[in-house]
Amino acid sequence: MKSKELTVDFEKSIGPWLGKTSKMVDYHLQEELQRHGLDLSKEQMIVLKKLHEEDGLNQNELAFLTFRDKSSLARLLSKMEKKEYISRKQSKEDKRVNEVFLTDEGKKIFQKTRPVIKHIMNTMEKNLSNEEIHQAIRVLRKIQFNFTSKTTVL
Amino acid sequence: MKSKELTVDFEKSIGPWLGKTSKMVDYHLQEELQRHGLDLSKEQMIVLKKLHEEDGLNQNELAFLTFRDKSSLARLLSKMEKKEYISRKQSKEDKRVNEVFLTDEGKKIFQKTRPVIKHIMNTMEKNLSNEEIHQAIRVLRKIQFNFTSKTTVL
DNA sequence: TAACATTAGTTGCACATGCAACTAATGTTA
DNA sequence: TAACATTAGTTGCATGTGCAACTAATGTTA
Repeated sequence: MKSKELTVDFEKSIGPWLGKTSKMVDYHLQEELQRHGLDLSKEQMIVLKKLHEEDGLNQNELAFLTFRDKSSLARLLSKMEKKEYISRKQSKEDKRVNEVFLTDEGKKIFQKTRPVIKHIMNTMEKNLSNEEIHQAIRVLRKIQFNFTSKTTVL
Repeated sequence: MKSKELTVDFEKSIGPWLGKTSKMVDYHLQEELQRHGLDLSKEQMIVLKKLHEEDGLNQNELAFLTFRDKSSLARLLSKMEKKEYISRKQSKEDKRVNEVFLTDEGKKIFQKTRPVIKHIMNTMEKNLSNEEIHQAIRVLRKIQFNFTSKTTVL
């Protein structure tokens, strides 16, 4: 009673592979963060990384850069603020805007994520050539482009 | 004050591309399901698909197949049961076990997801050759293997 | 058989998420 | 300037998630 057609199509397509692989990577990253005693989710880590690249971004910009709804980002920040990894400062020019800064503690924690990231990257790319990785990234970029060129997301 | 080294490494690695692409695909799939008036999350759709392939699986098996914690699966099923997409039947052989079946409504809904899946697949794979897709899947398989060979997950 | 271990499934908790409705501040325009 | 529109951020609500602790049923073993 199965539909052979769809099943085959589906397994040949990249979608399910993408979803499951991403889930596995997330899972192991989270595990590794815990194993290193870092009180940090993968999502919070990404925010730290963006702030490390450019401190003082506002919430809107951070939400866009991390591909998150502004409400989701706001709640991430609230938790990170409570842990004193970041601080929010109201902008003088526009009182609606919060500028977000890494605290010293936040910088310290981010440094501690480096070996974790290295480790996950190494595990992922074991037995993969640079060429394979490069080609796969090229495909992922194209997929992203296929969606972004359709609509503006978030 | 940025670390050029890690930034470069990080962007050259496949991890962030994987996460973001997967997120975008999820987002558009969810959007498309809604656009077709289907009262269904992506996660619920995956459960329907597994049951369509093999009806009567128990919750443990479904959790494994969908790469989910058993508690998460149980809650997904509860919502799907309330919507009458699936039904749980206690096994006669082992009263601890629930066998899960698609209802007629569930089958009908699953059929309606087909054009949605087709559409997402087509969008994703626009301007991608079969060879590119095949190679990318090969890389994703290897990454999955790299993690599964490390530990048993979930 | 009684005691212990294991297993399937549920529940409490904390987290992350998007949408819609909301507030406060800013911008625009009649 | 007053009225309206837009914008940044917050909050309520529903969803999905893993872990740990729990219950009920089954398996194992002294």
